[in-house]
Amino acid sequence: MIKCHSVGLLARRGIINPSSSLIYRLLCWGEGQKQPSKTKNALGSKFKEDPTGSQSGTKRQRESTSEDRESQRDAQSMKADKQTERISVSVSHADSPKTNENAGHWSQGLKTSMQDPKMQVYKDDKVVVIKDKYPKARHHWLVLPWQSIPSLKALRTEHCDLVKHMQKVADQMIQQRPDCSSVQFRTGYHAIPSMSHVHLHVISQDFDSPCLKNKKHWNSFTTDYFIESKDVIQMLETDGKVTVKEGTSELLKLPLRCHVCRKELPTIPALKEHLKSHF
DNA sequence: GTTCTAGAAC
DNA sequence: GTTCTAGAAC
Repeated sequence: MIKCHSVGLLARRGIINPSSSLIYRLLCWGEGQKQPSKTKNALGSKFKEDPTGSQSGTKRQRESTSEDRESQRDAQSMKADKQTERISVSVSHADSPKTNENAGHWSQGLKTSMQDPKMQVYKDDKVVVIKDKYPKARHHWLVLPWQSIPSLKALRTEHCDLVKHMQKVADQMIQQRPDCSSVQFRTGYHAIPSMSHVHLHVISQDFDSPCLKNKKHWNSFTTDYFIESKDVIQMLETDGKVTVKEGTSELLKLPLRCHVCRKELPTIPALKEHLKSHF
C-alpha cells in the first residue's frame, strides 16, 4: 500500500488534488488517522446548517461583568470540549440533545472545519491544514493536529515531535504557495485563542484582507500575543509546557502600530492605507 | 471566532 | 452630518 506521506508528496507536487482525491483520503485514513464517525459528520452538518439555533435558550444578561462573561465563556468552551471528547470515544451511542448543543458552539468550529474535505488543503497521518475561514492576509492557513489538544495550555513534552511536525508542514505550505512573491510569513499561535483545538497560524505579512477589521485582529498578529512556533517548541523542550505571560490579553488593546516601520496609526482604515506604502 | 449597533469621535 | 470603535450577543 502506498504510504500517506507519498500520496501527500504527489498532492503537493500537483500530481493529484488532495482536496478532491477520494483515493488520497482513503489512503490517509488507512494509515492511522481515525475516519470521522457518522456521528461526527452528522454533528458537522448540524453546525453548518444551524450555528446559532441551539443558543437561543441561554442568552446572557447585558449587565453581567466582563469577569462573569470570561468565566462563562471558559466554562462553555470546556463543557463543549468534554462533550466532543466523549463523542469521539463513544460513536456507537445515540446522540443526546446536549451533545448537539455543545458541538454547535462557535468555539468548536475548527473541529468541524478540519474534518471537512472541502476545507482541507493538505493532510497526513498527524496533521491537517485548512485555509482560515476569515483570512487576515493574502495567505492564511491553520495547521491542526488530528489529536485533540484544546490549547497551548495542554501542550507537554510528549507533544514536542507533533508540534515540530506542525512547524515543518507550515514551512512546506510557505514554500509551496501559489505565487512566487517575496512576501514574508510568520508561523505561530495566539496566546489566548478563541477557538478550541490547538492551531498553528501560517500567515503572510501583507495583512491585506477585508477580514482584518479591528484592533484585536491587528494586535493578535503583531504583538507578543502571537507566539512564534519556534518559541513554543523551545518552551516545551526546556520547561515541558508553554507559559503565557501575565497581562498578555492586554496586548490586544495596544495602539495600532505598523509591524514594518513601527509608525503608530490612529484607526484601522488609516493603518490599512499606510500598509499600502509597504506592499 | 463573527456580527451588530450605540455612542464616541470627528 | 459621517466614520469608527468597543462591547454585547451569538
